[in-house]
Amino acid sequence: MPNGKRAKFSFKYIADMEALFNFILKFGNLNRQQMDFIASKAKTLTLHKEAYFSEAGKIARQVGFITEGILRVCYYNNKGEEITKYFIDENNLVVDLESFDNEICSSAYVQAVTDCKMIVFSRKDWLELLQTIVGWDAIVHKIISRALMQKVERRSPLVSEDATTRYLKFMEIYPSAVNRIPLAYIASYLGVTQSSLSRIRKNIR
Amino acid sequence: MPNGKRAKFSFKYIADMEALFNFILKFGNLNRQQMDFIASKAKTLTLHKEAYFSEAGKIARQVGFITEGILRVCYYNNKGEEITKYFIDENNLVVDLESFDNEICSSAYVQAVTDCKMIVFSRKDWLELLQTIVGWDAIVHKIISRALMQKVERRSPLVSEDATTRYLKFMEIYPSAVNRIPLAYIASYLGVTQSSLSRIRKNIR
DNA sequence: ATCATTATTTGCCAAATGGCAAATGATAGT
DNA sequence: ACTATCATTTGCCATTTGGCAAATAATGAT
Repeated sequence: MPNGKRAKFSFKYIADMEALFNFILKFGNLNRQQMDFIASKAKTLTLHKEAYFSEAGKIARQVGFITEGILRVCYYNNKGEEITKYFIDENNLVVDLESFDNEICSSAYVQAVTDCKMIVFSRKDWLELLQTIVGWDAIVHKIISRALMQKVERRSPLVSEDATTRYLKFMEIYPSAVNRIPLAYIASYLGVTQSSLSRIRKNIR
Repeated sequence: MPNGKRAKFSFKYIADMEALFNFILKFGNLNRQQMDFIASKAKTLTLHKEAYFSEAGKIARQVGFITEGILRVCYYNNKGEEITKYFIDENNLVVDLESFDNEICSSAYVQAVTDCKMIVFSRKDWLELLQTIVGWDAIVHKIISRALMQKVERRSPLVSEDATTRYLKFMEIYPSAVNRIPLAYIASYLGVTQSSLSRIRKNIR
């Protein structure tokens, strides 16, 4: 890709792309040409607080990378309660895997908790990257495996702890996010009521 | 591989290998030659109840496939309580991923809950399979991704439910295992005390 | 700045779960 | 069949958490 093409990136956009490649290159190597090809498929997306990145009942059609902000994945359990399954913050990939891979309707919402800036790839472009870039699939596999293991390791221990310990663990994992996420979402993530969480917060200080 | 080589398999062993390939072939295709090569690397392993498949503080050196029995993965939390993270039953792959992949000491035990029959591959053989069989890595990746997603989907919902609902969900997922797993292990998996679980069982009938 | 709306905190009491110890039941080895 | 050992159940009471409603605080729109 000719250098000229770079000219149309805004300064901020270049910084975002850099964050994306910093992330990707932790999982494998790419040459300049491959990176440029990936960059050529990238689009930016701004999500306002509470907007959906993907929705239950619909097919996930894009892969995203968060450069700014926090998303959450949530669903409704059979009592009709809205449950936050997990949060995803800056410098992480976001994709509703099951839905995106198999082109089936999702059962979860992916929603912006705060205003978000993202880099996104359409399904078509993403598949093209997979077919074109040798080794890209291996990198993607590693990224996804790591993310899945992280989800297991983060959520699973909550089951066996009392409410206060759950909150303390939450703060360890998302220290910079605690103050940007509404109490109600954290409560549902931790499996406690809002009022309990409010009391826990009071007792901790 | 010549047919003759098959002759040394016991009848039961062939049935086990068939179970293994039934499992594998759900995730991708292999030709006869590839399957024979895989089979040539397979060993059987019998684990008695409470024996360890892999241990915390050690490096996981094999990949297993359970043909009979139930394993559990457990660890000790910072209160010294033994927590069962999950159960793995018949016709599933068992590997302590983090430890096996990166050759680092594990922080979890993988232990037989009942007497188990397994098919196992040494680290060396497993890597050889990955290098030799085209497409094997893709199959393995699918198997592992699915297993990880399953772990998330099974354990995560427990956080937001009360003890009785947790147990009902557990029974849905492991209907055939409920009666083979000691109450204490189930209790620690669900994050409730043994006595509470005992009372829950009484109340359900 | 003011109001309307939403988020969080608090009080009160009920329900669920834990902690501990004893009783009962199940199992394996001799 | 008989212990010894381990697993499960049960009773009693303390603690934690939930449910509901009202009070207070924070936020956003005008």
